[in-house]
Amino acid sequence: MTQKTSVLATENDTPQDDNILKAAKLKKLAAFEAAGGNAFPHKFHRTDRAGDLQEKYASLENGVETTDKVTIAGRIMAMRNNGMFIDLHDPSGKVQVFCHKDSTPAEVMAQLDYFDLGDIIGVSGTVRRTPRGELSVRAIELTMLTKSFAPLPDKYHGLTDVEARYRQRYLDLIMNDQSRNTLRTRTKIVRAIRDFMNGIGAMEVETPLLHGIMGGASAKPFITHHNALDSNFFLRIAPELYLKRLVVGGFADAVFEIGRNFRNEGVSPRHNPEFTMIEAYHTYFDYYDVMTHIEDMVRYVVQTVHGTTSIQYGEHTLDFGAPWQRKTMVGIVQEETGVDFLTITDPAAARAKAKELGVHVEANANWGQVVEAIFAEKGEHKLIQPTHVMDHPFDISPLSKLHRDNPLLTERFESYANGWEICNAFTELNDPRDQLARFQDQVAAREAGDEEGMMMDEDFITALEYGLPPTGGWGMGIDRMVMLLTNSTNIRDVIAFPTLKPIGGGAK
RNA sequence: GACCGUGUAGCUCAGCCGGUAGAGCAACUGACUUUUAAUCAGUAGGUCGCGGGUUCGAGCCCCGCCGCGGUCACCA
Repeated sequence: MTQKTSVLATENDTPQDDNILKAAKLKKLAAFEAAGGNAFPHKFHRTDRAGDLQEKYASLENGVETTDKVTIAGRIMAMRNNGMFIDLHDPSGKVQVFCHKDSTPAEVMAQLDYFDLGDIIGVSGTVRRTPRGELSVRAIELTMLTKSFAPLPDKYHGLTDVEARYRQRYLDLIMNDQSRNTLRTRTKIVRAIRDFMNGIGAMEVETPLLHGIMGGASAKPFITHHNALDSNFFLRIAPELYLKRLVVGGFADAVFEIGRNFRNEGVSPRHNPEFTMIEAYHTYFDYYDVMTHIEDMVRYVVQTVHGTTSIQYGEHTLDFGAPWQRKTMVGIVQEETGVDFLTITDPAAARAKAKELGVHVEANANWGQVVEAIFAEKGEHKLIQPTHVMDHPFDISPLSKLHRDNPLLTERFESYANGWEICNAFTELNDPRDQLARFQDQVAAREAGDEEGMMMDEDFITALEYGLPPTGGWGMGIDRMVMLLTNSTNIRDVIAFPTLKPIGGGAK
C-alpha cells in the first residue's frame, strides 16, 4: 500500500496573506505551477453541458456504464471521498464527476490534490449512472481552467446574509438557485415583452438618459454635470417626451423603449433609485385600444414565462387570462366611501370631505389630488386581480388628453395587480395649446414649491405644433412585473445589482 | 428622514447574571471509503461593525457613529 501524501505536506512556509483560507489556496496554486501547471489556460473545448447530459441520459439506468465520451467544464461545488466524487456545476445544471484509481490514470488522480472547492475545471470521461442513481462522468482527464482564491460559503446553509447577497451578487448566484432563477426569469420576461412588441411591428428605440429639461413624470431628479458642455443634466425620470417626438416625426406606427429611469427618492422594498420601464406609443390608439393591448401583452408574457396565465403571488392567485376589470377612479372612491366626487368639484369642499373621511391631504391640494389620495388610501390595495383604473382627474394628469365626455377627467388608466400599479397609460394629449397650458400649471406648481412639478419644455410644444397624430401610450415598471412573476417581496431580488450605500460613503 | 431590529471565524450560527471567545461547514495533517450536507482522529483560524464611557473586569451595560433589514413617509 502506497503512502499517499499531500502535495503540500512538505511545504512549510508561513502564509503571507492575512486570510488563512486564501493563503492555503495560493499555496496550492504555487505547488501546481511549480509542477508545470497552468492555472489560467486561455481556451478549453467542451462538448457538453451538465444539464444537457442530465436530459440526454435521463433514462440511463442505475449502475449502467456507457462508452460515450464527453468533455464538460464547470465549478467544483462539492468534493466527497477525497475527490472521488465531485459535484461539477455549470449554468445548465450539475453533474457528478467520478475519479477512481481503477479507471482514472494515476497522474490524473494526482491532479485532485491541486483542486479546491470553487475551482473551475474541465473533465473528459465516459458517462455512467452510479448504482445509487447519480449521473456521473468517469474521469479520464482533468484540467484546471480557473483557480479560485476565495473560499465558498457553507455548502449546506449557503449565503444568506442579505447584504452580502446584494453586494456580492456573483457569490449569491454561485450559491443560491433561487437568486439565479429569479434573475433568469427577469431576462425571460424582458425577452417576452420585446418579442411581443416586435411581433406587432413596434420599433424599439433609444432616447437620451441625460435630459436638459426634466419632464414626462413627476419625480425628484438626479443631477449630474457635463464638463465640456459645462452644463448640468438631469438623469431622466421618464422617456415619454422624446418618444412622442419620434412619433411626431413619423418614425414608426408604434415605438417602444425599454430602459432605465432614475428617481431621487426613497429606497424601499418596492423602490430602487434606478429602475427599468418600458414605454410605448401607438399611433391611432386611444386608451381603450391600449387596455386591450396591455392585456394581450401581459397574457403573452405570463404564458411564455410560466406556461399558464394565472400565477401565485404570496397568498393570492392572479389571473391574467380573463379580461381585466375596468373601473373608474371616482367610481372606486364612491364604492369605498359612498362619496361621489364628481359632485364635489370645488377643491376646498373636496379637501373638507377628505378630512371627514380621515384621509390626509395637503392644505393646497387640488381636486384631483384629493381624489387620488382617497383612491390610494381606500381602494388601491384591494385591487388584487388585474384591473384597469380609468379616468384620472385632469389636474393630476398633465400629459393626458381630456376625457371625451367630461373635462374634469382625462383618458388615462393605471393597471393594478396584487394592489400594485403596474401600468400607466393614456390617450396622449396632442393639442399643443392644451399642453402648453398644462405645462404652465406645472411650472406654477413648481414655483409654489412643488419639487416634482414638470418643467416647461418649449421644444416639445413645438413638436406638437407640427402635429402628433392621435396616439395611445403606456408605461410599465419591469421590476414590479418581475416581482409579481417571481413571487419576490423585495425589488432588490429582481435587480442584479441593486443600489446600496457605497462602503466608505461613495463619491463626494 | 423617523421608529424598530440586527452586526461574533471565509460561511451558517451559539455565547446564561458582566468573569480566559464556542460549534458545524469550509481550510490544513492523516485514516477510511462507491459518496449525496460522506465518515473518523487531530491542527489551525477572532479588531466580537467602528469610536468613546462605566467597571477590578465589557461580545454582553451606557453614549455616539456606520452598514444592512423591516415599518412609516415619498414614490413606480
